[in-house]
Amino acid sequence: MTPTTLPLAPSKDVQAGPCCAPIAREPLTEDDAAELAALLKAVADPVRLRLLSMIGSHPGGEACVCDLTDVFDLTAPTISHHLKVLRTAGLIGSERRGTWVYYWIIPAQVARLGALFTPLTEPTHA
Amino acid sequence: MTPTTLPLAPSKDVQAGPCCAPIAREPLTEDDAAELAALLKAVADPVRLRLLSMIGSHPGGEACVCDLTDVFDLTAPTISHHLKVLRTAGLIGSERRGTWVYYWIIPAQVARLGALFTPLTEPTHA
DNA sequence: CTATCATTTAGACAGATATCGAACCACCCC
DNA sequence: GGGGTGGTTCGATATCTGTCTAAATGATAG
Repeated sequence: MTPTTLPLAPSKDVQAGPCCAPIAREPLTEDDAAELAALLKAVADPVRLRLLSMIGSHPGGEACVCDLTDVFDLTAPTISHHLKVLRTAGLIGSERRGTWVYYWIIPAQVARLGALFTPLTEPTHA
Repeated sequence: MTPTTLPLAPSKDVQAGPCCAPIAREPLTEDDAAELAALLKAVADPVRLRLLSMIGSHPGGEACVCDLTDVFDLTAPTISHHLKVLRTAGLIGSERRGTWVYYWIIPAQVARLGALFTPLTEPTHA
């Protein structure tokens, strides 16, 4: 067999200590995988990713739909559809206040995504 | 679906402290969003999520294809397809050693996903 | 050379997804 | 109340995606 020395050695020291993100620590069950995949699908779209970041970074932590629509070359129904996907996934909340509808990020759900892929030690830190 | 229920917490003080994951700190550019969405799409599938976790949690940090196929009710070409998607996204590497082909996780790319959604401070906490 | 493991290709098909236009609903203002 | 504006929902369509079968290819061990 003469293993040609393990090919790993990614020159990253990520696997020192506690080792690895949760996704790499133990096999996901079928159910967990299905649920997480649904959550990930909600963010696996350029428009929704931008919507999420625009909402999150908007002054006050929330954004009116009217702030969002103009940025995209998409019709209002399409934006509405994407917002609904994010809301259904539990990533954002919404409320109508008078004429306008406001959206905000639900940090716990976003953090859930992060935790999946983030090593227990320090993340990027640059 | 009318948003009849008010959000439990006032949406305005959701951000206390250093605030937020990168995704919520500033609006993503169109290009960044497209690139990240492509990466996310690679993991936004139950089978690929399980493959990733099975590879990552396998003893030695790598898994032979033969270890993976039996777990799923899928044909070999389909598994091969999913592995290719993960490899193309840069999330896993592969090498043939003798008869078998081995796969391993590329931690840096996985961590990139995590960093997107992970707050600089504490993660979800529950 | 033959058998095995894995990938690739091609074609096919069902289901999901992104998008649009039009209809609809909720609210404010006169 | 009536009218206008902001958003959502509905219905239709075109594309994308996951999966299969079947067959071909490549690489390796015996």
